[in-house]
Amino acid sequence: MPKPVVPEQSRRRRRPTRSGTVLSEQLIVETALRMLREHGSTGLTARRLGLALDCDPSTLYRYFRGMDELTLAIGDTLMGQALRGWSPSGDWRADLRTIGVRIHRAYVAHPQAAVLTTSRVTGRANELAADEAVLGVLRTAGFGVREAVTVYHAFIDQTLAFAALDAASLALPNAALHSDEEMWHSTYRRLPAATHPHLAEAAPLLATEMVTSAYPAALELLLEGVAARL
Amino acid sequence: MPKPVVPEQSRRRRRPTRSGTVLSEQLIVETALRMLREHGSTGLTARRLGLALDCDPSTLYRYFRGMDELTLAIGDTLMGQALRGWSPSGDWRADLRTIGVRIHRAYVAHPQAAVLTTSRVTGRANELAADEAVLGVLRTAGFGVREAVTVYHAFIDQTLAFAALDAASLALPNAALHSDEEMWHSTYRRLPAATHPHLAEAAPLLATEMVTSAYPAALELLLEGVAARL
DNA sequence: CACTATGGTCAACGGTGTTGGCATAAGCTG
DNA sequence: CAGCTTATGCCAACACCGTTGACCATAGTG
Repeated sequence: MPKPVVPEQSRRRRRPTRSGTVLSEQLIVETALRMLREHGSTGLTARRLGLALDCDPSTLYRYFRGMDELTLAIGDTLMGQALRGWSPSGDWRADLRTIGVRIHRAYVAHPQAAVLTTSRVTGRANELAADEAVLGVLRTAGFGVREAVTVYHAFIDQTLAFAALDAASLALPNAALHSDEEMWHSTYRRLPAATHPHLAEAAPLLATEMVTSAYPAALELLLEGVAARL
Repeated sequence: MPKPVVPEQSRRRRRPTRSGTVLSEQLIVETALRMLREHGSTGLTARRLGLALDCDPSTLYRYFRGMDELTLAIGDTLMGQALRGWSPSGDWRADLRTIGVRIHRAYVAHPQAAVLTTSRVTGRANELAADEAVLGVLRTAGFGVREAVTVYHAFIDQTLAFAALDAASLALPNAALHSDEEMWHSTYRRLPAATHPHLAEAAPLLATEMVTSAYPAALELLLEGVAARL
């Protein structure tokens, strides 16, 4: 039987580890984020995290049921950073744009962490706040409940999906990343116009376009689609 | 030093394993796809694959440099299935919709495999063909090169990003999947209306909406946005 | 038939998440 | 301040994982 995990609020005894540091959910998540940044998305392991915190790996199971629950907590921390200090302006289009860009930016700022968490529903406080914010903007804009839910789903999933995609390419090991960029400049540029006329024609533009995120453009198109429905 | 891998074409000796089966790259990829479907995205391991093929795990290194190269081969197989037999109809909107749905469907049909491969840019024949097709549709529809490139980028990344996101949630291990669904039915439904009025109001709709893919709706919104620019 | 080198096998290494049992000290009670 | 309880950190172990190097049986070549 797994050990019971005490919720962070009702944690009263803060016994320090052998080396003197006092653990907490927040400290563990922050350390995990740092490790992800330094060692890549596969670099977060219970043993390494224990090493970084100077505690036994099994101690982590007093705070999280397993590595999976830890990644959920990491994801919620990112979401919390995304919307910290935001408040609605009343202009639905500007508000949705801001929310989307903020979430996308927060995740892409921690690509290795984003790769692990973007596709998960955490159900934790910060995620709930974000969902509530988006739904509020849409309802205030005049959408009915049913349509607001549809647009909300498309909007939030598109944001998270692009965040995951962009994060994945940012999180690639340096060697693979370099070879990817090389490909846009070599493979695509020397394409025979006979077999791929449109690619050949667009090659110069593609070389500069494809190394940036398509999220802003995709977001703008989606907002235009939403506006067309109002 | 790793063992050299003999290309599939120049393979001459087909020595059978102890149990009598003769290995090949194709047989290994097919078996891997079946294992992924049956055991989940974490269920593909060298040892288990060896067990299924009735050969020693280390034998796989005669065919692939490692598990990573094997996953790339799997991804290539998926991309080949996506656009097989497709040809443009002349209606740009219908064509983009079809291309998007086909790619999305091909990946989501093998979610456990897709989750391992979606973030990789291969630059191989099938990927080039898809890019050429999308650009061709947009140019024929009347977009200039520059705008076609922008829309193409948003469209193709939206498709891949949603494919990755949807595949990831479909491919979650049973335990995690169950906890994600639990989240929608328990946490979200008992939310205090005081702190999250819009979520509480939409909870019943969300419970049914969030378990399906938002890609069709997001694709429609994007297409409406594109149409508004024509 | 003899030779060669392909490719299957075996054993081992260092890594992983996770668990049950144990010991110690933090904070409550008096 | 003393004593108790139990939360919580630590330890050892388990069953996996990918990968490698050495070994050797044998299919195909000449």
